[in-house]
Amino acid sequence: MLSRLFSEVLPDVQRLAADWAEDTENEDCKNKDEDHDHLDEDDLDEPLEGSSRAESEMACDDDEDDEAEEEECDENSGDKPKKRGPKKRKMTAARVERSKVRRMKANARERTRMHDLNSALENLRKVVPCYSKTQKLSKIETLRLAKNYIMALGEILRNGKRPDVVTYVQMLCKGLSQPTTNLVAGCLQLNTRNFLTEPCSDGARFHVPSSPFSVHPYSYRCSRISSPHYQPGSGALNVRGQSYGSGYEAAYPPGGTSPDYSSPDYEAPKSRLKCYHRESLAAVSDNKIIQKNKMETGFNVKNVFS
DNA sequence: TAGGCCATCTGGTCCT
DNA sequence: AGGACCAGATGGCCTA
Repeated sequence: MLSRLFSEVLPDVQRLAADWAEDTENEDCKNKDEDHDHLDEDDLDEPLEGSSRAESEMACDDDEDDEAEEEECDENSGDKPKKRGPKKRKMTAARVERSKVRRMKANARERTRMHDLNSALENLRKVVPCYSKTQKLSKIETLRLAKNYIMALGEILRNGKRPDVVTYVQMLCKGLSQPTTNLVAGCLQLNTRNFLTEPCSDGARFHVPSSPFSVHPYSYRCSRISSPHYQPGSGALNVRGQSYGSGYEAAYPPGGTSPDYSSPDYEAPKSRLKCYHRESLAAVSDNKIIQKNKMETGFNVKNVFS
């Protein structure tokens, strides 16, 4: 199973990771080049005058009924040089009205497009670590975290073993803002004890999901979720010093079956940090443990939990 | 109050 | 011609 998965998935992930690493390395250079190219294109393609296609569209549609009124807007400019490009027409009331309708339709389409984009982004939020309905990652942070997450998964597949939590957190948080770093690190640090000590129920040292996106690699099954000591209200604070809202999913849902995070229909449960031992939760409020975590992880735990 | 994030509008460009 | 995509501008909301 493991070897089959590796043989099937590893090449793709490796290629993806390599591409991303390359992109990351060259990001600045590329951006500069693109900007430069864009400027060059603009310089080359820029019409002599600002008669764009949109303007010409605006000016030249609805031929039939306005044919009689057609005349050049600037033909009598006298000593001024003649402008190139399509000749403008007078904006009659009908034309203005049609233009407004067209603009409204374009606005509606643009709204729909952005809603679709946001919907896709929301689906992406659900498959990266630390999904929360109540405190959403920003768009840019979601994209960054998703990229890091894929890179981390690729790294795990490449090495064939589970890295330590510090490395994992560092991989995930690379390039993220401080608040998001706190959030992610906080989520994952809470799971440190499970991570370090509790193997998967099947005995494997490192549980490989059937799909790279079907489970977070550090979200292990937890048999103690049903413990009477489990207190969902206690524990983690977010970066704003508030208790984590319901829905943070840094942990693997109990029950043995993993949710299909990749499904757009998947809706993360609202329970918070389900998979933590009571001791783990209590440890969060224990300054000594926090200091220990700080030493272990290298993260500023004060920032993480305050 | 400044800064971050977001939704929306808008005009430009490209594609079918 | 019309739609998709993009980026800039703008204003609202929220938080530190």
